[in-house]
Amino acid sequence: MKRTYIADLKDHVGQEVTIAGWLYNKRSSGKVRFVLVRDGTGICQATAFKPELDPAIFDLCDSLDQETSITVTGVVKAFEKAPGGFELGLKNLAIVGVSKDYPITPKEHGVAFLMENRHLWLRSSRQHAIMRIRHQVIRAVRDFFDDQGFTLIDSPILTANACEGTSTLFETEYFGEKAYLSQSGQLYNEAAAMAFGKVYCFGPTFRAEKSKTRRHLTEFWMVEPEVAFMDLEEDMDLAEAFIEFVVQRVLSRCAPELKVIERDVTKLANVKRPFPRLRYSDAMTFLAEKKAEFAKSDDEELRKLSADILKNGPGDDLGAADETAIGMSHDRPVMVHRYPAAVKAFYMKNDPADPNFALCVDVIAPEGVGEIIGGGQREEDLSVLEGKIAQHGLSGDAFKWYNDLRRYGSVPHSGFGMGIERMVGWVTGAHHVRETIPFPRMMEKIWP
RNA sequence: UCCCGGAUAGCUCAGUCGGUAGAGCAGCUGGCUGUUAACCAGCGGGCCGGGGGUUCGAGUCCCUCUCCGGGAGCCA
Repeated sequence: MKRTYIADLKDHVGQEVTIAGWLYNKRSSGKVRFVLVRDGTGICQATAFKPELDPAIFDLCDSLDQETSITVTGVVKAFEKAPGGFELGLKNLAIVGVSKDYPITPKEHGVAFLMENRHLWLRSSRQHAIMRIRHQVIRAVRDFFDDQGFTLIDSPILTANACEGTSTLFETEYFGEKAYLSQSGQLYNEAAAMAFGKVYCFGPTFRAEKSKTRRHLTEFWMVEPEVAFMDLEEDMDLAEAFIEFVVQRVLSRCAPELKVIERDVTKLANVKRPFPRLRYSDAMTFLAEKKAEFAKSDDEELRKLSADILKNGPGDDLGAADETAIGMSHDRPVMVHRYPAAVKAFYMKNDPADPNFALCVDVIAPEGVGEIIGGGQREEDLSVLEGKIAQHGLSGDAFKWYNDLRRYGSVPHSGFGMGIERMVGWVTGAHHVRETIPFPRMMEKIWP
């Protein structure tokens, strides 16, 4: 069947075309029928006038239920008031597959109901727009690294040992031995960087922690660049250039989608280098000031936030309230660097200027999204690394191959990991990351 | 694992002081020649999450279980 996509209607004004899609909605007024069809590329209104049409076809228009798959033939007209700016003067219509009692009506629904119908929810215009933005984010990620000479070296998903030794992993059986679903490709990335210089990996990542917040998924997609001979400062340069590129690319390529989801794009337009860089110790001072400031606020929400700021105490990792306070106080992402070494992973290199702190960075997005990037400079000295592995109570045997990277021509190197869903969540303003992945996997939720 | 909130029609919700169950949308029937989540009139639709208790009487109060949502910790 020769068919025309709704996105291409602008090239067919005055011509008769056939659109193949699904009934999005229909409206009527006396002897007029408006049949709204979506085909994945857009929504188009086909208009039927009773006196000008075969009565059987006109009646067929009335019989259509939401999401019935149909083909519609007619002449394309430019019509400003129609969704998309074009309409079809309906000449013929055929049902491909009926749809009875489609659960998602064009009205409000609750999250639990929509999640149970995720396989159908994806047809809704808001979800459709978010997935198209996700696609462009992923394209931008690949283009950014590809254009800068990075080589894509994907890391394994099945691994024999826990990478960082701390997180809860999904365990599976591998020919009689225990195996785990990867929680990061980083260790393998380091090996790849010693072979290719500049590398990145991009794939699914798994975390079995019983986390239940709008920022968490048990299965999410992470992109991780790793570069040999790169230090922390250059790592931060890379991270901010990367974020700027991705955000600006979405702004330039996804204007229609951003409009559908009613995203305030002025906030994204601000996302230009340089981003503020804040030492952990300075972040502590900043947070103490914010805590005092918010405590005196008239806004009850801010007073509540104030109570939770610096809850973790000095020397600890930042809490959720701390990230929120930092994020909301800036109009672009903030890079917090040099956290206390004690709270960071074993592979982080200590700051030679003060070994109590690690050469690491977290990028905190504005608008309450929280951390979108975590990274840093890796420890390249074999004996120091072995000491850290022992200190963290990890098995030396498990890291034999990893230590080889320090044994054979070790070099300073750095990298970071960015969660695609959090990035998409920030760019789209989605309330929960579950809307930014087609089929979210969450605590006790693996269906559909 | 912990803290908070919730469960009433297919969906989203209301339900006063404890007194026999309501609306909008969806569905069905009809009306309207330009609709924009169209509108107007009419009709059908209920194990009030499960169990127990208090009471003459429980959707409503108490206990408990189940499920769902939000958050904390942890993280991207």
